[in-house]
Amino acid sequence: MELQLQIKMNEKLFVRNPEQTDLGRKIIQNSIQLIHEHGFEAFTFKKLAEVIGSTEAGIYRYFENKHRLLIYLTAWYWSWLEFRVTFHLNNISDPAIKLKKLIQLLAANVVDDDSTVYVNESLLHQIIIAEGSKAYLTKHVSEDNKDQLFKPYKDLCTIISGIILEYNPAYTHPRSLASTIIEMAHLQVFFMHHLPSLTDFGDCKDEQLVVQFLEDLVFCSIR
Amino acid sequence: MELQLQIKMNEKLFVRNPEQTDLGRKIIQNSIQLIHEHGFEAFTFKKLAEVIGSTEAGIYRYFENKHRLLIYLTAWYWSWLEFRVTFHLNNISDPAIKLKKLIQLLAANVVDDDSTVYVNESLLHQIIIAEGSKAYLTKHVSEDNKDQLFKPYKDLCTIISGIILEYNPAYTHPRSLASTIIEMAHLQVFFMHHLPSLTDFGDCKDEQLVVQFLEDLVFCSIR
DNA sequence: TTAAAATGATAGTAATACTATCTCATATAA
DNA sequence: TTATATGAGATAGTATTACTATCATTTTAA
Repeated sequence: MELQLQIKMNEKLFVRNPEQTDLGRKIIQNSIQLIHEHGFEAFTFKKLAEVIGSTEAGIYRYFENKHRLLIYLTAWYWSWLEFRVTFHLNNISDPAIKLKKLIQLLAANVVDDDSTVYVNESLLHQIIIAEGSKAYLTKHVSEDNKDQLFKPYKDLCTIISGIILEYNPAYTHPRSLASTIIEMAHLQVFFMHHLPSLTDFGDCKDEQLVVQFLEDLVFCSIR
Repeated sequence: MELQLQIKMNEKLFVRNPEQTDLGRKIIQNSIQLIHEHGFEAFTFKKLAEVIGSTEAGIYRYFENKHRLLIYLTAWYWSWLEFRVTFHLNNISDPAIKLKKLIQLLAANVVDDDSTVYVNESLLHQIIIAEGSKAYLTKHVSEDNKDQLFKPYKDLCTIISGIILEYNPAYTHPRSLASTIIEMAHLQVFFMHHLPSLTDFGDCKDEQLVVQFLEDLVFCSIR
């Protein structure tokens, strides 16, 4: 059985839908490569155009600017993760097991899953860790938020807070705890690799230690 | 009694020490204003130069580029916060009270304290919330880290993890919990104001609710 | 008072972040 | 079949950004 995963993206994220054309898919595929390679600040549409053998103007037909492209990539990532989460938690009734699997999905290394041809999920995961928060840390968050650009992130947060409440309906901060799990799953991994003294995992640099930390944090808080 | 607070900054943070000259102090003072006003991305040395009636070249004599200036501001902020923390926790022996005061200092609104003439701590606090993580979310974190540019942050983290261990010497993740407290004290405030559905504080937008959330989180984890 | 340090004024460059227009190939729909 | 829309390449151009260099002048510290 061969399945093709298609994620329906908010129209406001792009000028022209990149999933529907060859050039569009090349933009996604290679922007992930390039952002991962150079970092978001040094990434430009010109470099991207050179790599895919097109022109700057060609890229602008798909994305208003590089920040919009970053928001697109993050939105795609969170949608994809929501799909994975619902898939992996399907038929599980114990909310404790759900939470554990969830933390695993958030913090553990991603293996490129082949269900989407032009997205390298493993690289994208690393981009989200290092650049993801730049998508919303701007002066225009609120307008972007009104355009629903962050809906996939918020949806995932809602799902997680739902499971938290399943586990303990009396817990008073399910949403804040959910966003804390999401953010820390990424940030602790980043710190572990680049600023290890901000963590307790400097020595062996294993994502499973972050998972352990988050499990402790979560289950202590909500029991 | 009138005291002037002077923070000794790492020499690598600047080209020429801005605290020692009139122009240097103007750069600090007005960059805080401008970054707060326009956001870090839209902030330029040209705009800054115009505001203080100097030239771009003049600013470059003090800071290599605007990213270095941001690192300087964050380093200054964390040093200042460390001072405040040690000051406020002085003579307190109960680690629980220490932790509570600490969370308060991290998450609560800052009042400009006049002990430094040219730094508006209240604005700076808001900048750190919205832009602070951009200081280390770069491709060159590791080199910057080798130059000790993030030492003030790491020092604060060390202090907090020390208090955590005072409270419970058996706790296994004091550093990660410390960095989680620091990051979340800021991020939950940012979310509360701009992406409220990622928190449980959307309705009344009161920093004290964030304090409450963090206290729960911390004391559950370490008891 | 004199040398050094700090600043201001001016100029210039390479790169970035766009916008506009024109052409051309292909697809498709009347 | 013809008209039309779509996608994409090619080229050009602009304003701004992010610097660097030079030189004259003012301020300051020994």
